[in-house]
Amino acid sequence: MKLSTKGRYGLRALIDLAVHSEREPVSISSISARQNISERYLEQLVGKLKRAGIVKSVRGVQGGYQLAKEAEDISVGEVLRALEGSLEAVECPGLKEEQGCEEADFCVTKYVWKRINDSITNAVDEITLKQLVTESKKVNHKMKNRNCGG
Amino acid sequence: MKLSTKGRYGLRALIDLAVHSEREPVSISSISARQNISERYLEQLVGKLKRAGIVKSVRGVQGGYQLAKEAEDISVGEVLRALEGSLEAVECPGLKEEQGCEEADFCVTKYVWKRINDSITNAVDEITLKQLVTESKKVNHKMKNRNCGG
DNA sequence: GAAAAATCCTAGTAAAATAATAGGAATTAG
DNA sequence: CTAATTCCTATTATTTTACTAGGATTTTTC
Repeated sequence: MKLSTKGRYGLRALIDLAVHSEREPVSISSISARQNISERYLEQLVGKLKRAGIVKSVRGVQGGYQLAKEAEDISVGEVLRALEGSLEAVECPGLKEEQGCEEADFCVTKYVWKRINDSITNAVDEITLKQLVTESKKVNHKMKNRNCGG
Repeated sequence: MKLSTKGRYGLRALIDLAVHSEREPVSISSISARQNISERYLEQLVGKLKRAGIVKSVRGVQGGYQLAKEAEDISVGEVLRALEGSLEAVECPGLKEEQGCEEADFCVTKYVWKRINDSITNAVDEITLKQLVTESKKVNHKMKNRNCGG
């Protein structure tokens, strides 16, 4: 029941990227240096963000990445799902009305799984990248950007 | 970010146990037969519930398990934590006031991790075993106890 | 008191998932 | 042309999960 390094590093990296790419694209190597995450691993994580339409890339010398849309239009949920795949703590076919497992009507635990899943979804979907960037800038008046929890 | 079979099977097993142990203790082998979970694996899961003070055991022939307290006094959170260990999606030292990692004051992602953790905790702690047992009995008027999602 | 039904305890192991590492092709500014 | 960069895919080491297994202990029943 843990968020993997994909989600933890990836969100950190994206905040760093958002903060530093306002004027020009920011490279994997510079995020790697600031955040102390392997370049090669970061490449994969940012690749997922790109495929999800959260960041866009510029290839070649002085290339790098920038947000593909406004930070206020990017939810943390969207980011974590891009990085981790589904955030559902339990994937129970009975939770999806259309199909449903044969036993769904008689399944009691599904109410628990649904509440857990919904609570996670609500929590992450109501935070925007913009909020984190704003918070990050506040904090960076005091110190270079650092993060814990991954 | 998935709940493991420990939590999924274990909660199913505990509901089954609660429903069937009102008069006399219920054995691992009977839960195993009804829920179609390996006896040997169930043994381990129920052992965790016992060590957590959720169920109590009676050894020897005609022995088995019963709830150690009222079903309404057992929260799903307590059960899942006994089975899975901490339910925190991210274990960040910065979230625990006392110690905190050196960088906690400058850590932006911790707000996200805290909200995810709190939302999971709230969701599971407000459901009681009693509610699930009641629901289960309703459903079992129609059919033998069955469960999905694990 | 022997047999059977049960819990209890610990160790081992196969499979899956995670967390990287690695190699190299393609693109583009200077 | 060269260097800096993204892009794509494979491989591998480590960790975690999900069991399986063996056998000791307790207690009822005959």
